[in-house]
Amino acid sequence: MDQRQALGAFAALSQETRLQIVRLLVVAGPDGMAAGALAEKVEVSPSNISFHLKELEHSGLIAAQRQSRSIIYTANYEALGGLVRFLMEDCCSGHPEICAPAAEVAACCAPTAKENLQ
Amino acid sequence: MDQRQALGAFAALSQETRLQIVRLLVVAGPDGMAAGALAEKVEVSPSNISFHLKELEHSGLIAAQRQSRSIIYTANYEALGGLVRFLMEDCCSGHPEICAPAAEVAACCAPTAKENLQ
DNA sequence: TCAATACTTAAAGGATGATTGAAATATGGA
DNA sequence: TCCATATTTCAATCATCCTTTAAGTATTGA
Repeated sequence: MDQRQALGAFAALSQETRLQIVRLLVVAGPDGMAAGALAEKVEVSPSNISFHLKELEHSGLIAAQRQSRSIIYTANYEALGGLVRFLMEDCCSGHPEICAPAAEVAACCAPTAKENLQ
Repeated sequence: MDQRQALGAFAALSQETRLQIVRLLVVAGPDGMAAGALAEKVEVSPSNISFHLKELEHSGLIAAQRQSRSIIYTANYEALGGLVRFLMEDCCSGHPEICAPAAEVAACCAPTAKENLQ
């Protein structure tokens, strides 16, 4: 994740509907959610959700795949993790305070995190 | 950090000049940097940097304090940490993949992180 | 108190982003 | 093939954000 990508990701997340979408997809997991289901959950029109889904897809935070008549959207965990990493990147060069809350949250899934560390 | 604050923080970070400012201040540490020094580093006009500094301050990501003729800006580590935490909050409810990169970075300053965990 | 330094504020513009409704595309079943 | 479903695209409008220039405030030293 470079600065250009991070800027795009921050822009994508700076809109209420889009932030809600991402959070719903993170919770939904690998199964994802259809555009229509998302529209219902966040209570916006089909055309509006489509607009925001395009933006999120373009930013790389989510991915789309057609499944019959529906289009299923899923969170891109790699991109989200990359963004967290980007935000924390500089903190170790002298100021670990930023990392503390991250470490706190990361601790809850330490086993997996540890695995991915190797 | 609630959703309203996160939205503001993401909006603040979604602009190149502001993202640069925050990253400079994170590296600068508790000493911070004067508005003029920041303007020189990111190569924008005084009035322009002032505009962006106001936005960042309003979002809570940075703080200001006058010191003689200069105004010194510092990163708000608590807010930045809170944002990281917000981004990762849902990942543990089933999908720890997001936390992995965070844990990786957090590991480098583990001692401090551990202290703050209690 | 006057002038210089360091910033901020205000106003005006141009650019970008969001919302809406209507029309278009893709898929599956009768 | 025809219709219904699910979603996207397009065009128009409105709102918001960014940049610039000019004027204003605060602080220091002569």
